[in-house]
Amino acid sequence: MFIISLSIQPLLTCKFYIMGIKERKQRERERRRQQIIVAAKRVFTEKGFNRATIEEIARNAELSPGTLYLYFKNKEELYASLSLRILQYLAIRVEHVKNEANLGPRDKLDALMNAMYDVYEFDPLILINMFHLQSSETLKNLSPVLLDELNELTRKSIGTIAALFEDGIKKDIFSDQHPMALADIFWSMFSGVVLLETNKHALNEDKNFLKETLEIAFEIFSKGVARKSTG
Amino acid sequence: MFIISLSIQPLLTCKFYIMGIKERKQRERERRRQQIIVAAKRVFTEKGFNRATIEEIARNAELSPGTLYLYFKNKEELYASLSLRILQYLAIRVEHVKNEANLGPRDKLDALMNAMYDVYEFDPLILINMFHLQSSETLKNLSPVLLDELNELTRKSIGTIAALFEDGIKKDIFSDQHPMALADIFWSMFSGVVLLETNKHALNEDKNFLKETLEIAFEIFSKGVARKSTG
Amino acid sequence: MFIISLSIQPLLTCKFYIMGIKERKQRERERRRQQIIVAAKRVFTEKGFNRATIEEIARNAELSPGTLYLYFKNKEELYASLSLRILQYLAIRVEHVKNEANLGPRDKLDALMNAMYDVYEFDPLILINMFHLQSSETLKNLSPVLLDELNELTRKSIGTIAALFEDGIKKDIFSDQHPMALADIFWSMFSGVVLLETNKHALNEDKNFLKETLEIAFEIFSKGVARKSTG
Amino acid sequence: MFIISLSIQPLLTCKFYIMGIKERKQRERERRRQQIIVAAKRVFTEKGFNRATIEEIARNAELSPGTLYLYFKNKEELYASLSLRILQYLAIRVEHVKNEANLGPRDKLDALMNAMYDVYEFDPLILINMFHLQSSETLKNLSPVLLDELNELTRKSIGTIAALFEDGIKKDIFSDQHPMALADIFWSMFSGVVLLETNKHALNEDKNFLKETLEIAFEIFSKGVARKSTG
DNA sequence: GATGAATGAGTATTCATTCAT
DNA sequence: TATGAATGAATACTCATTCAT
Repeated sequence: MFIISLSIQPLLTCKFYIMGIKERKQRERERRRQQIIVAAKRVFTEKGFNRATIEEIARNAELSPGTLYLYFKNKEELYASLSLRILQYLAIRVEHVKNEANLGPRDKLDALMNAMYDVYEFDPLILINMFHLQSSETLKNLSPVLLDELNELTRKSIGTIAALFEDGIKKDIFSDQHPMALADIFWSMFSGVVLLETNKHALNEDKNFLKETLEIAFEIFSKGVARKSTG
Repeated sequence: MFIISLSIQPLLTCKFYIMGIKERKQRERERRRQQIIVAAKRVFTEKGFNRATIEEIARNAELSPGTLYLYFKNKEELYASLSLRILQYLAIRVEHVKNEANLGPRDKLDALMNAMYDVYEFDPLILINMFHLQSSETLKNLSPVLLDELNELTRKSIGTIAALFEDGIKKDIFSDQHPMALADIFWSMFSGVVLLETNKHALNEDKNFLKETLEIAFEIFSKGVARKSTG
Repeated sequence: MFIISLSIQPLLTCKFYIMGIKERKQRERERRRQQIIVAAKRVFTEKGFNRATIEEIARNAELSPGTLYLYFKNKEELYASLSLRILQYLAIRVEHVKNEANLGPRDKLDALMNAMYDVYEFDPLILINMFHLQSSETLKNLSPVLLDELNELTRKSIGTIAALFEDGIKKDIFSDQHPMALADIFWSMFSGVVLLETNKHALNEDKNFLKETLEIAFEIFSKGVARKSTG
Repeated sequence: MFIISLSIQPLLTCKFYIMGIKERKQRERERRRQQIIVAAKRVFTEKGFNRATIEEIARNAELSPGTLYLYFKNKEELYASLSLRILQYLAIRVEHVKNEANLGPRDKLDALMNAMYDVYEFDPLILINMFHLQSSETLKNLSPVLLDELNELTRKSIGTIAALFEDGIKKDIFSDQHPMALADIFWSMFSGVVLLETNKHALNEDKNFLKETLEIAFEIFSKGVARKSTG
């Protein structure tokens, strides 16, 4: 038994040791990715896509330009990966709202609004980047894989929102419209207001009225989709 | 008579001739501008801002690259001038709606929706271009003069819309919100839906549901801003 | 008649004027091409294909890098165009030999040898470049058009040589072998010797024995293809 | 005895053991080198020198890029070492022909031709690589040591061939030319034909006529160097 | 005004090579 | 020895813009 344990232990140790190395490398790799993403965010946000250079991003990440290409296929994918990240966060938040068992459709709509605003506050610049990306020529140059991922996530979020509306319609709380259209409109209104207000803010250096405007927008939407009889 | 005409005519002719030349030159100049704008629209729409080249636009306009610079300061201003044009048209249409004396606020809101959809149909590509521009890094590189013009026109249109809401609120037809916020939201919803649906269409090659979605969006908005008691 | 001449002259003048401009531009363009080719030859010869940079070639040609791309599609085509030039010259010389009516096949073979050596002396570096190119990976990256031109010219020259052998075989002066094979061998021997001797010269800084070696080679070939009975 | 063996054996064992290790390591090392060379051949042949990457060669050899640098100083030396190998084989074959005591000069010339064609068949790709290398800019970047080795081997082979001719000339079988020149020409013809035919084959996807052409070439050469009286 | 040839600054990307582990 | 992540120098090519004609 002792001998057996002797002969087995090394293997186990070895196994765990190797796993430990792999894990550590994995974590190291993820850390680098984040390093790059953080730097990319800074530079893309400040300069925009065209005027941001890989070299500057690399300098910001305290890495060499070549290293960036070990983690991202090219400049465009690096740009898009920023969106991917916020989109994932958004999808999770939206999913959470959907799963809140003890909330009715209307409360869920409120929660959804809050969730989306949270996402904005969590990382406003990236969210705006994402909306830019969604309506951009860059989109055409992305690798199909990444493009699919972006589409998938967007569709998933909007789909979840649509499910929420569907539930509300069934329960006679929301007016009888195509749920997918409602979700699209909800999403559009959010992105439209975010872009317009951010833009106004950038140009006029006014106080940013985004929060207030969003609240009114959501209120209007909320009233607008409510069954009249319920109003 | 022949001789007289010979002696008088030249003077007259000369005067008119010169005026004619100026006018003709003016008209010629305007014709050239349009030629360029039409070509630019084609190329920018097909290739996007970055991948469109001045040379290709020039070739499309059957002019030389150098000539374009006699009419537009640079590539960015050429791009922006497309937006300027549609924005002017939009401002006019919005103004018209406002001036329809025999329409009440709610009917005016309907007319406004139709007007905006008209603008979309009049030149969808440019309208989309314009929304892209509004949320883009290109904006930062425009000459202050052009930027001012763009802002002025946008503000004017949104301002007119706000006036329309203000009137409705005074008459207790619309709920009591800040008119400017309502106008922003109305505008945002329109642009948001246009961008999202166009984008979906471009990526999925689906049927374009823009019209249907816009109609639902406007309906929701319309209900949403209506005074409850009236609902 | 006077009036007619009045109405025609301007057209003619105009026509000639335009042709003059066109011609001048054409000549100007050709001059630039030569400027670039001369510079390219210098730099490619000194540094080899990889280590030669477009910038250095441009500097040598006293032009800007961008200008080179108005005349040549890319670095590789510029490189290949050097070969094209010498190949054209070679084709002409070979053709001349073939057309010498008052020379018999054996004299023509002698004349051919002299012609090929002339071509070598006319521009040894480029001829060597050409042989390098013929056996190189660069070849795979050329545009089909240029590649075709190169092949066409090579084939043409070797074909003319083959015709010469065919004539000699018919007249029972050369031994009965496939003329195309003879032409290939003649060509191969020439290029093989040129490359080997140049290479030896480059590495050992010996005296260049190319001329002597080529003479012996041609003599051997000459004997080798002669009908035995004649020998 | 047991004890003695215990006390002695370890020393012996140790000695032999160490030698065994050294040998094993030596053999292991050689195995690795071959692994790399085989992979390099594959990749260089498929992609050419420039487009082949160290990483791909390493992947092919199932080693890491860094490891390659433990066996070869750099990419160029790795490339050249392929030539070295075939050149060594060629030198051996040529030497064998020379040492065939019971063959006359003419038969040796035949045997030489066969030997060289054997070498081609043994590894056509590498032989072609070698001829490319011989006439290339890469040559200039090799370490003096390797360059010397390449030159030495080439010189040795050509020298042996020259000796063969010298013998034939002495015996009045070959015409009285400088033996070294004859050897150069023999070598050049071989390489010239191999390159031309391979190239034609690569470009036109014709049947490869190399063997037939080489036979004719050797026949011509054979006749060409024979004493006339003998012819 | 119109031309279009020339400019040359600007940059993403590659890949041989190194070196800490 | 072997690894392979990181490096960073090096460069072909583009294209908005200018200006002599």
